[in-house]
Amino acid sequence: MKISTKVRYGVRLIFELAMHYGRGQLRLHEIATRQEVSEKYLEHLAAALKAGGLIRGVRGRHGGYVLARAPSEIRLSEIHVALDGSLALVECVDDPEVCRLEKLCVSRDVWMDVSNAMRNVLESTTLQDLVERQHEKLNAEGQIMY
Amino acid sequence: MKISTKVRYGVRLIFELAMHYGRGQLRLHEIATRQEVSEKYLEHLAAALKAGGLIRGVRGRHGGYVLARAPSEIRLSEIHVALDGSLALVECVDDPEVCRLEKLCVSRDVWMDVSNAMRNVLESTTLQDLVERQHEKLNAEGQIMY
DNA sequence: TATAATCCTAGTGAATTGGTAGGAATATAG
DNA sequence: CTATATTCCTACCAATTCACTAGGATTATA
Repeated sequence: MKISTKVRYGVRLIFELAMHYGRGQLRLHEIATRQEVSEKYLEHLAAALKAGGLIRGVRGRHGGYVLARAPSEIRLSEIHVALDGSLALVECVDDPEVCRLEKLCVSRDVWMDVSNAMRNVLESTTLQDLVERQHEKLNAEGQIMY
Repeated sequence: MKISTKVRYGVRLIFELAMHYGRGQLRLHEIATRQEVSEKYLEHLAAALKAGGLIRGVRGRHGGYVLARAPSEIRLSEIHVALDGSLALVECVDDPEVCRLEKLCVSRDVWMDVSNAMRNVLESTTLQDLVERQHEKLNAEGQIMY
């Protein structure tokens, strides 16, 4: 079980917007260049993030994307859901009805526990947290990336 | 990101062996019937669990499978690894070398946190725990399943 | 009016998943 | 000794998902 590249690149995409927050829109072209991914591919990820209400698109020349809310108001769980659907590791975690043995099933309990552990981490981390961690790392390294 | 059916059925397979622990081997045929899965498919899962040193096969007529250790000595993390490989949600969690940006990468930190949260749950739960939970549930329901 | 961006829909090759199939090896019952 | 019931081993296959490409419509700006 691995995290899809869709989620990985999608997180990096919105993270770039968070780093750029307060300074207007950012074009996919720039992000694509920096991340060494095709712009066309990023369009899909941006579309998903937009559909999830996490970013807003600015059309036309000199357009781009901006966060729909402040970085501190965007949780990683929301990003994950926008890019990859529910956080539940098995269907029956969300919807007990799918399996008639639900009440007796101990594996379901396990997948619940694991899903919740993941959820806890992702819900308690915001883009703001990531931005701060990034600044700390850059300071520690004495390097400039942005 | 969903858990594969390989892992789901594999856990149920070894869980059946745990429920049967101390009473000799159990044939895949029985398990397949009860779980409504093909015996042929279960053979693959059993092979993986065996390769992971978690169960032992007893060949020949009246053969079957038994746990290689007591249920209390088998952690869910081991089962997951045997069936699905590493618990790391991204490669760079196990092996930082795969990405030259490792030191500066904040997403990696996130995937580390999430992977560790999962690992905690899976390492702190043994088959014995599941067996006990199952008995509790059966008592609560007043039903007999095994 | 040309251009540069997002937006929308379709398609596609490769990899992964979720199995089947066939038979060899092994142990037991009779 | 022979038939049978099991695990064991290898190969294959269909369907789905993944990761991306392609082409063009729409929109705003210079």
